[in-house]
Amino acid sequence: MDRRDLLTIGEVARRSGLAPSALRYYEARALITSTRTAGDRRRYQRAVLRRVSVIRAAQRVGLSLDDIGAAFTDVPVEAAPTRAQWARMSARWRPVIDQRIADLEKVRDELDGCIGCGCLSLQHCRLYNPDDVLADEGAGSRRLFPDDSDPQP
Amino acid sequence: MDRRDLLTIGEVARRSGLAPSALRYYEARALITSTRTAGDRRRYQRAVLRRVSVIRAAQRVGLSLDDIGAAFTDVPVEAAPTRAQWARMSARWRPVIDQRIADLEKVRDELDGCIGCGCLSLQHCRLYNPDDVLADEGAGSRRLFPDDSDPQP
DNA sequence: GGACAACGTCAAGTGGACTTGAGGTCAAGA
DNA sequence: TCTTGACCTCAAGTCCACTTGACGTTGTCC
Repeated sequence: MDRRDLLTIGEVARRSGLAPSALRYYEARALITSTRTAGDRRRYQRAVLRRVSVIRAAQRVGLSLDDIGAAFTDVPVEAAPTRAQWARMSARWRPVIDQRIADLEKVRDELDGCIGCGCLSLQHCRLYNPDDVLADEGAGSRRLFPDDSDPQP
Repeated sequence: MDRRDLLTIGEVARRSGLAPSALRYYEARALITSTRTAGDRRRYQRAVLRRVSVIRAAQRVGLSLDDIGAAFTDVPVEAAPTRAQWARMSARWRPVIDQRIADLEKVRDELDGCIGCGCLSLQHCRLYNPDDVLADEGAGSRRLFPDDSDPQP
């Protein structure tokens, strides 16, 4: 909370690798916050670096900013999260990440399997019989947090 | 190549889980092709099911349709790919998938690590020192196939 | 032959995540 | 004091991957 420790938007941008406009955008979406100087310039606490890092990480996992905002509900916008808060958030993301990794591994194995097993002959390969695959996968599964209304018995 | 084996857009849509509009869109982007009946209706070969399955899989991995189109350059649009073509495509995607999985595992471990190691005290955690993390990651790494022009020495 | 669903095209709209541009302000240095 | 660069707001624009809507055609069944 030392004044020395407050960062300008330019500093945060440089250190996080994001454009200032992106930071303003995140702030407009209430994913981060800043205080203002007398002259109305933004000043960020160091904790914001961690927060944007988490945001980017979550995006890599495939979460939308809405999802991320939701996952942040517990986590204070102002300061660094406590260990308990962090643990809760982490626990919430964990299954999503695991699921995502499992999905990718499946894709990889299907790709490999199609080489190794000679299934281009059309019989056993899940990729070659994509009806089933996609039936499993759910018709329009764009969303990541599975509220998954699956289509079939 | 039996006439019996040609599918309507509705059939492909039902079996693939995609909307007909999406299939037309893919066709406009030359990711799939169809023949036409005398009355100008699309008819798809069965192989298209496999192809859209691959497209969806690639999207799950995070590839854009442009990327996917590029990866398909070898693969015939009309018929099922040969084993060699499939192998080439698969080999091309393999590292991307592996990288993506590695990324996610890193995110997961960082998340976990932050709980376990008590690093909220700010010293050792990579997430807590996101400058480094993001410097590693590359400033604006939206693209997946890394042509990665990283920003600094 | 009339109804109806499934299909066709084309233009425009949507949502997410930002970026860009115009026009103005702030603050430090020459 | 003047300049310069970093910053401000707000509206509009962009890109991607589709979807929606308007309007016309095809073909099958009663």
